[in-house]
Amino acid sequence: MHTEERPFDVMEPDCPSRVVLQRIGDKWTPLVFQVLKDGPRRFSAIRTSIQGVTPKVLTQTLRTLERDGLVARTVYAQVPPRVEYRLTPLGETLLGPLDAVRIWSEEHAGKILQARQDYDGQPEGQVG
Amino acid sequence: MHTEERPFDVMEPDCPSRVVLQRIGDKWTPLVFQVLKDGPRRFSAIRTSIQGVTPKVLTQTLRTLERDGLVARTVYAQVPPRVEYRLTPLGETLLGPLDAVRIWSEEHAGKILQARQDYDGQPEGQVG
DNA sequence: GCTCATGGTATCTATTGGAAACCCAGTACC
DNA sequence: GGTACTGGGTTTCCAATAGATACCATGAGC
Repeated sequence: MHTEERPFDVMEPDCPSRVVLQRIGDKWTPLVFQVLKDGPRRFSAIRTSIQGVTPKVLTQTLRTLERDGLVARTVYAQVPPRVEYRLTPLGETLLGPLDAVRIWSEEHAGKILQARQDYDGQPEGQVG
Repeated sequence: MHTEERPFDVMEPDCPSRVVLQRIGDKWTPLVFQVLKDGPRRFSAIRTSIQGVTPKVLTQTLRTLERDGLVARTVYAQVPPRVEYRLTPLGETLLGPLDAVRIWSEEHAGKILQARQDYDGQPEGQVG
């Protein structure tokens, strides 16, 4: 992709890109992407992989991602029901950026935990 | 940095890296980083740059970033008060990943808006 | 006609986010 | 010497969101 025109700017409060940024930066989205990265998964499989997410919230997350064209939902008419979720081509383009943030988190979690411990009882930086 | 051992895994529900991931993926953090990227800024300057954030929430966001060692807060003892926020070295290492997500948002906001419009009245993908 | 599995909803409560008003210290002005 | 202004917040109150828990519909198999 050559240098594309980007008319959107997250610093503009009414810019749609800000809405998009806050949506993809929500609590469960990066984890859903992490699960779907390796191929289609069923609802219960996603739920099991991401421990701690309740079905209500997972449904909400997946519905939003579907509406935004990042995830596709396929219902197979069989019993018991079978519903598969997979990344769309658009969703796959988001894997790189989300992975960068995930890897950063895993690499620096230790330093942040350390900073939190150091923070207690620390005097404020004061100058002047 | 060579290939460092990464003992943290965001898919583990109790792993600190998940907490970190969800913290840096919160609503205002990427925008704060975007403002501080170019150097130290005062509270009111940050608030003006990021339109739409209330002082209470901006304070909460900055305090958390400070506690996590990503942002440094300096109080100058003068009147009217003067408080500067700047990225720490650790915070600067997060600029790259956050920029990747921001740029993705700005590049693909149009496609997501389109998907939202197409979503209305769309029949479900159903296979049998 | 009881049970199981799947993919969810419904209901209620706890936590978080946001809007609006207020506060404090010192300094400049009148 | 009273008043207003300034910066960096805090307080209070209310709305929106997240989470826990229970429940539901369908049809197959027993």
